[in-house]
Amino acid sequence: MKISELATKSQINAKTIRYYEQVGLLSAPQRASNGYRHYQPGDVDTLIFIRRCRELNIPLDDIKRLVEVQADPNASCAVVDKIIAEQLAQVQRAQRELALLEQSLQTLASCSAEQVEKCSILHKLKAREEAEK
Amino acid sequence: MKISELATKSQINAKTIRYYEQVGLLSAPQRASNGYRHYQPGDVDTLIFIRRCRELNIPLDDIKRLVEVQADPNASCAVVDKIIAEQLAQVQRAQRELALLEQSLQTLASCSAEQVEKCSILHKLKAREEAEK
DNA sequence: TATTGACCTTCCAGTCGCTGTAACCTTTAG
DNA sequence: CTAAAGGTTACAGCGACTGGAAGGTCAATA
Repeated sequence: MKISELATKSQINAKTIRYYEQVGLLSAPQRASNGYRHYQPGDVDTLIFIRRCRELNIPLDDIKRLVEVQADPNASCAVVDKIIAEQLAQVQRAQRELALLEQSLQTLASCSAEQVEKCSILHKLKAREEAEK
Repeated sequence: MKISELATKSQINAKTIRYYEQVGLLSAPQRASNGYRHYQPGDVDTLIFIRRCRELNIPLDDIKRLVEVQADPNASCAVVDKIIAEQLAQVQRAQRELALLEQSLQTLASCSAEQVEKCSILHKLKAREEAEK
């Protein structure tokens, strides 16, 4: 199949598919005599797998390792485990950071003053400076 | 003061300070005869304000507007209000997304198999594909 | 005085994961 | 015959820095 069919079936932009090939995440497919990329049915599964991983925010480099590890049936599962565990840890870190961020933004509340001189938000942002000194 | 002193006092990397000047967030300072940047004490406050905003994840373009609005005492406070509200909304959106992400990653659990053929994580990642079809 | 090392300058490239654009070629339909 | 749709490559841009190269300047020490 051609790239646009693969794009439709995998739900990944054709441009993105070429990009994945470029960065070595996807192996280069056969080419037709006109230079068009020609994909196999199995490529759909690979790309769907990749998309699933991306939806879990797993970095391309890690996905690459997950794909490689699947090609080698004797490879240890520890690699997979580590990647997922790290990803989970990172998501949890990000969650904690966002929670703090939300709190900080909440304390700024909203301001209904008409002139910035009286703007409570700006005053609080500046007060943070003072508090820090 | 020279850039490294400003960097120390504001807790912002000298390289980042030059970058802020380049993108127009910080106005270009005077230059000494040797070409070195020469900053005023007030620049420390400006940079601390910028850093505080960055810690709240506010984009540079928005911070630029916050800085500009402060220079104009007649400007409306609505701009400030809008920027903070949008930032808060975005943080809350990100939080909801991360919560879903965490759930998905949790369902993959950890795998203690030795061979990828039996790897429960990979099987679950693939099962997601099947479920979708 | 020579030199070392710290600090300053500019400019260019890389990060991450795409996405937009330009310029061109091929295929298909009307 | 022509136009639209789809394929190709290569390069640039996003955001917010960061690293490195190549060079100029300055203060302190041997």
